[in-house]
Amino acid sequence: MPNDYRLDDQVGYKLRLATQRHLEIFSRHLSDVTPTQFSILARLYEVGETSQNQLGRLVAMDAATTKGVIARLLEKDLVEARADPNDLRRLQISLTDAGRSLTIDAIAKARKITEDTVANLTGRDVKRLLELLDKM
Amino acid sequence: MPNDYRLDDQVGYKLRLATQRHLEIFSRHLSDVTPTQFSILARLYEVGETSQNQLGRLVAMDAATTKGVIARLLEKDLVEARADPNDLRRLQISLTDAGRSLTIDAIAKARKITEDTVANLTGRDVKRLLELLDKM
DNA sequence: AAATAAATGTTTGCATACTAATGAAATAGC
DNA sequence: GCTATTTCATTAGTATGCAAACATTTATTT
Repeated sequence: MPNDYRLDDQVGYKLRLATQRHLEIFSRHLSDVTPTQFSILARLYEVGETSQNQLGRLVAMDAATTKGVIARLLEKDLVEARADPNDLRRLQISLTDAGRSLTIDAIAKARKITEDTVANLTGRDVKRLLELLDKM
Repeated sequence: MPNDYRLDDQVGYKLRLATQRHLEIFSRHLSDVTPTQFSILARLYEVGETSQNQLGRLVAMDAATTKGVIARLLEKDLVEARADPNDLRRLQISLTDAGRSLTIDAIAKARKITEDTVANLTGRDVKRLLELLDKM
């Protein structure tokens, strides 16, 4: 009899709540893109032109998911795609000028987002939290 | 110039990775329902018949989202809905027999899921992680 | 008490993200 | 050179989430 089971004490449940909170803060500061889209942009900014699949791997995203995210970024003209002449399967993705400047701006805001998200934690807490999530 | 910004060190990014991992483990152990659906079932098991909205609130879910989750549980015949005679707006939700037994079974498996999810952490770590997520 | 305003419960429509399955191109092994 | 395997990208289907709209109930005002 599962009487001592408490949903509220489960890691998965708390993760959902934390993510929810983060999402809410994120969209308040940065309504142009979602956290997922931002992670693609930030990585692309970091590494420069890359294939779609490779890019997905760099942010731990499934190829199919990546495709969808890139599609949305293409629509917003934040990235552009061109076929790789050396490998016809590949789609090379790069930032547009608009994408680059949005990304630079977004990174600045992302700092604030992270700050707000962990506003209730001390510096030491944050460090610990990151470590624990990593270790997990 | 945002040169010292590292995506990999951001809370939001790590939260996504942790959630991803948890999701993967969850579906491996329990393929009938999603974590979201499970949280509704578990709560319903805990509190008994409740209105749809109220139930959503009890798991920190938007009313619209709750509606969708309930719809899927209805299709699987795990819950049933009936109109509240005292308040025509309300939809009373309760577990079916199948839903109840699945939930009991799922709660047992959920223990294992939590275990696996935090397999890399010590007991103390887990406690700390939960505290930090809470505090957040 | 009727009329209006405010609050609550539910639903619809749309955007996003994720998975499984498929197809096309490149590489490795024979 | 030919086949098998791997890699890259896409399509189709499902789940979650939010904003806006609608219906019913409760509170307030006249």
